Amino acid sequence: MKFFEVLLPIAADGVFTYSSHVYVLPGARAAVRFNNRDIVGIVLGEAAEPAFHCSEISMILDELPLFDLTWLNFLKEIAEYYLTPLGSTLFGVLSTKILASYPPKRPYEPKLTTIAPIELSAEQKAVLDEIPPDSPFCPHLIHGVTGSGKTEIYIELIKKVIQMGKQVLYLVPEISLTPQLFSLLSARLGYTIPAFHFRVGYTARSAAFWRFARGEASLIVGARSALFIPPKNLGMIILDEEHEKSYKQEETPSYHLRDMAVLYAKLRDIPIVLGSATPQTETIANAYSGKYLLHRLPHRVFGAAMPSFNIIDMKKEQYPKKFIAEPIIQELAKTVEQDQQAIIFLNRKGYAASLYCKVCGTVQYCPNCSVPYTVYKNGNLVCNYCGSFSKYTLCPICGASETSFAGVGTERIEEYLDEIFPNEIIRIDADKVRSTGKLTELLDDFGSKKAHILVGTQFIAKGLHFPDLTFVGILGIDNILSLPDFRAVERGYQLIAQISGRAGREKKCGLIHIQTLIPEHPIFNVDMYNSQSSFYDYELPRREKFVYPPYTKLCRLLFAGSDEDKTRMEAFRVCETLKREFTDIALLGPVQAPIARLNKLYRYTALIKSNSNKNIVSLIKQSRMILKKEKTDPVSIRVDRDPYYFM
DNA sequence: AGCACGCCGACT
DNA sequence: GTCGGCGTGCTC
Repeated sequence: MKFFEVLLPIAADGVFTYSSHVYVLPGARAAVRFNNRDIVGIVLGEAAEPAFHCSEISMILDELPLFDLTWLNFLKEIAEYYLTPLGSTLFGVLSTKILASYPPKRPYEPKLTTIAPIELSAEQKAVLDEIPPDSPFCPHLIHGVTGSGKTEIYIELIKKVIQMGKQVLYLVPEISLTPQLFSLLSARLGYTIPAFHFRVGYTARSAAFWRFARGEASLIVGARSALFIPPKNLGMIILDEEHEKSYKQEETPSYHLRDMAVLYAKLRDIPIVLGSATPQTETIANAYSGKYLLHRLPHRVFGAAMPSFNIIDMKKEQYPKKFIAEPIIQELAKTVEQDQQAIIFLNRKGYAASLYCKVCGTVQYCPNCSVPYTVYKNGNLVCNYCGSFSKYTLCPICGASETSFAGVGTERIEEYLDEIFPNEIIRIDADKVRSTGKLTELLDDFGSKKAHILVGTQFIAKGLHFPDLTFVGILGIDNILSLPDFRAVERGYQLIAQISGRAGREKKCGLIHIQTLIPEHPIFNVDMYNSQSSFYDYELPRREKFVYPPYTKLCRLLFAGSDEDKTRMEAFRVCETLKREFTDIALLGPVQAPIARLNKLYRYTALIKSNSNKNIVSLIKQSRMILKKEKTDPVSIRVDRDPYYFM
């Protein structure tokens, strides 16, 4: 009888010993009986005979290991860096359903499509030549303005790597996984490409997993989770929209896909290509320091000029009575009249941000969270944080029926514009687009000019290409700038640059109107958008001055509990103890979290600033020990390394 | 994670 | 009288 360590995808360390009559190679999957249920795990290696009783592996699923040692090491490094138990890490990285799945029986036969080749511009060719597809580990950053043709460079790289007989992993944010991307890829490569993300059904997802794992497919396109498909022979990783906030996973392990992809490329000793029109400041710092190789594409491929900007001071526009500035309405009228198209961007869904009583001023709050209900046009009041909802009623305090709204949402903008431009408005936001099909339908409607004005949230900021789109109005930028987040300014910059990148992509020059109450803010200086470095020239010194990344590493602690006093006291007790023990680490807080209560739990946060990985790790371990000592208090602590979310 | 055990509230 | 809520404990 032999004994093996088996890693199980559970919220714990997850390493358990099982016996087997035959030898099992590390990396093979094994089905085991665990706590009265069947579960599939990964064999880590042989173990000594344990002192306790241990049961037998029920079934070995792979004759040859599905996961190689590099993959297992990668998983261990993630667990270590993000301070999560190995079992939780596995659980958070691969769905248990996929882990337990079988390869499809049908042979892989990609659908062939007609190839529509394209000639690269001189600028694109130059960048392509700077990225050797067969090099050892080397991180590249393509900093190319919107419309500069980064995707065509990726496609040429993909062709080269496939020709070498190796596989390519093409990672994009969930929001970029549009039919537009897949049709472009098949038009260039001549066959359909498997997609791996949560929107495609389980069968297709599992099929894509196995095609790539067995080396039948040379290219897979996917969101975060695709990085963890064990490859047969990976030659390159491409990660587009490097700056995307959604690359950071909020659930355990809260890893950042870009950082992990770079680490993975290093472990596999292959090149990785990051791309963005608006790289994250930390990434630019890595490029400036030589850690990443920087390639610039300062011009648009169609030769179109960059759009021109106009900043509208809303203090002069009778705001908030008029929530859309007059010049924007005028520009929309012109656009519609000339059969051009326009986008109106607003970062808030629903009808209004909150509902208040006109008599006593009471704002209707979510019962579970310290957040006002978002108001919808159909009369629903919805909490966008916990999902609870209620109906539009009389004031719960004074019974008055006269209510008013604060904060304009996309539904209200749609309603307002629909009166001025009947049948010319299409609205796209997360509420309206529940399925990819619906999104495609709405985008097709807009593309075929069934309407000339598109109103929407983040959904419309990325990757869309409409030849006749010439005007963009940005309404909600102030909401973003006022967030308690050191990246708020960067996000504002990125949003303006990305959305304005939708306008005038072909011959006609685009026009951007931005309405704001703080026109003096540096990001409204239009020079920021005419040069690839000026935003970073502004932002890097600011980060240095206030000691934020890339000049330090952050780690956020979040204390949560159902008893407010206990939660606060625990947060203080843990932090005070840590401050006494770690005098050389900056520990800020604790303070009440910006969302002081979420899902019935009271929240306090603290922030660690340090450049020493070692110090952060030992501090976190210590904080967990301190918390454990008093286990009567139901206060939990969440650790978030390199946080992106501060609410 | 998920399943068992366990100890208190409103109902066939 | 039981059905069932979910708090904590443990799993080779």
